[in-house]
Amino acid sequence: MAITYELLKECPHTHARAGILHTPHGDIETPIFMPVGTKATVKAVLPESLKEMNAQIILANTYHLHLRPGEDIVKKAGGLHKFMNWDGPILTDSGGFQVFSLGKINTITDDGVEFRSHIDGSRRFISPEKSIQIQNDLGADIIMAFDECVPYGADREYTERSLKVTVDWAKRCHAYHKQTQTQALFGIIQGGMFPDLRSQAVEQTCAIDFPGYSIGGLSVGEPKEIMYELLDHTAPLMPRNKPRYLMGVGSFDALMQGVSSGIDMFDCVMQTRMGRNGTALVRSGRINLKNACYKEDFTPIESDCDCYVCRNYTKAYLRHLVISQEILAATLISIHNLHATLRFIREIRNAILMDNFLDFKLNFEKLWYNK
RNA sequence: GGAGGGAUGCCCGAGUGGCUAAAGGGGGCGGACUGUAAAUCCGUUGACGGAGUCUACGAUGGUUCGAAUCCAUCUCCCUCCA
Repeated sequence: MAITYELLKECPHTHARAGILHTPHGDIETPIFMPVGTKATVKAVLPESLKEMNAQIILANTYHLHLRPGEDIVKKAGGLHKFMNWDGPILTDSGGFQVFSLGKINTITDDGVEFRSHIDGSRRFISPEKSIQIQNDLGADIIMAFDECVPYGADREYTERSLKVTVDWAKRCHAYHKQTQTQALFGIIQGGMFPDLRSQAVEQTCAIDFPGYSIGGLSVGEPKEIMYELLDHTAPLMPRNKPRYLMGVGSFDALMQGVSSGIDMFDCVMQTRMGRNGTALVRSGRINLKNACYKEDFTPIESDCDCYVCRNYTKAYLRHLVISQEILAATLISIHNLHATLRFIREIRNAILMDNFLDFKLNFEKLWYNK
């Protein structure tokens, strides 16, 4: 098996747990946050910086790399790790999210999805088998089943039908992929906003023997309370001896809630997108560095943060870079945001290991919600 | 000395009788961002608490029911010819 999960500790009061994910490119301490590098680059951030902030695994995207440069090029380069100069673990998303995010230019059939390339408008067909083939060529450590991420607001009938398709696709992905020493295929649990469909999804998806499972289709526009309820309903139903991955979620409060529900892995674009848009994440929320109040603020984003940015730059300088539209602003704020998130999840992990998770959580919530 | 062109809100700039508190940029201020079609998108930007009133298009005076827009004079700026 390419991936094995080692459970180290479970919180006696919540579903939180700490463990280690062994991969061909190294061990990952879970719970973990995974920076997103859609097009084989974590936008604006050097791999060296990712190493310094102790990023343990990063993401890339099947759909985007298939369109450009093409998986054949990546394969020729010697695989994704070599191509992008990242020797740690990599996870590729299957393109399932693009079925959702590019929904206006897609047509879904039972067999797969016809995409209109957002780059040149050409027709591209991705089936479960095609997605796996692309991901095999890309060569990430963890690859994902091809699914449909159901849009928020989808009714029961649509969600039910979509779930059937996603489960069917999961079986096809599983059949097509040879679980090798170097690549593990994860299944994805859908089911929209319906708890009983989520239960069904867990049952049907986990009946297929994947080395890990993820929850997809959350944080697609629903109120947070609904997401948290579904999360707390779904995650504990998933196999205890395998990693659980919540896709696309990464705000501090959501990480806390996710871990509490028993999630081990998270990814999110928010850290780098906000970094590019001038917003810095801090423990109690976020600050918009464009705001005039930082004009003469010669202190770091967070005084107790040990990231490269907080050690060397002030808010006044970062504000100046953002306002001047200097490219370094994107780099520096992204670095801080990723670092802050990784630090946060590391502290969560330590708290679990020290039998202190519940207190840690309560303290965090006091800070986060009482503003 | 002569001939012509121009002065618009924080800046640039459109507008040449009523639909103009005045297009469009920029700048300022604020907001959003969650498996990335995003270095993106949205709002706001004369004053007074509103549908309302007032103050505004270099200055002053005039024509008109009505003027940023027409006329006169003045002030300043630019171009060309001497």
